Amino acid sequence: MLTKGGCPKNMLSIRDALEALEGRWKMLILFSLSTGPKRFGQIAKEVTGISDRMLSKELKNLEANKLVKREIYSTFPPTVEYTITAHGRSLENVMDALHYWGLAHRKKIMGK
Amino acid sequence: MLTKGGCPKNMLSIRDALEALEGRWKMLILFSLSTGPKRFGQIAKEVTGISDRMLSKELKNLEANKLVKREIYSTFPPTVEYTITAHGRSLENVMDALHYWGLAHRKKIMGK
DNA sequence: CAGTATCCGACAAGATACTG
DNA sequence: CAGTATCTTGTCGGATACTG
Repeated sequence: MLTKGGCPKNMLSIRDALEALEGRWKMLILFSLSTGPKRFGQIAKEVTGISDRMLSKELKNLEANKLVKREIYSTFPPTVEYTITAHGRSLENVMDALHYWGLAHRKKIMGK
Repeated sequence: MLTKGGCPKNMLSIRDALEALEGRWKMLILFSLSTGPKRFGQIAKEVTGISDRMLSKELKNLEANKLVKREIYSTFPPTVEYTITAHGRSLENVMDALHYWGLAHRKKIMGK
């Protein structure tokens, strides 16, 4: 439940969250990784429409924010694997809420 | 809980949600309105940093998406009041999740 | 495969000034 | 008070081409 009254305080944390999740890709990438570790190409395939460039940029940002972990394996050819961290996983509440709300919203707006 | 497997389907609803909530202001405006109906100036004061222009634009967008309702009262001077709709209110789950996650994130990143 | 480099357009958003 | 108009800047993100 939202606390009443001291708005500014609560807003700060929402601002923090929004800042870390800004743009149209981060949540989708995280969502893709929520079903298991994946490689660059695999993520690119699941997150429809994203370019290599954006995926690269976003993954770096997510790594800097400790939402994703990047690991290189010295196989041949070397493979790189991205895993969602525990901290990233803690976003599943948000993604879940967003998912259900998105469903309702589509009905509401696009006409039932 | 997130369903496993059919990612594309679930992603669609997340995309819908993200689209409706894009930008750094909408959620904050909605959050401000979640504590009660407010007038333009009041929202502007609570959502620190927003310009009149952006607030005006965002309110229109939120109204188009049926998240906010705008009412004019023929007092003198005429007052305009913005109220969050039931549909907007259903976002409180999201805002709430975001709020708690933002708190945790700040600790994680800014150093405990 | 897993990216990086460069270029560029579109739009988000700030600053400022003005209106009923 | 509750905005609109105009101008400018900044950033997001797409397209293309290239590398180990």
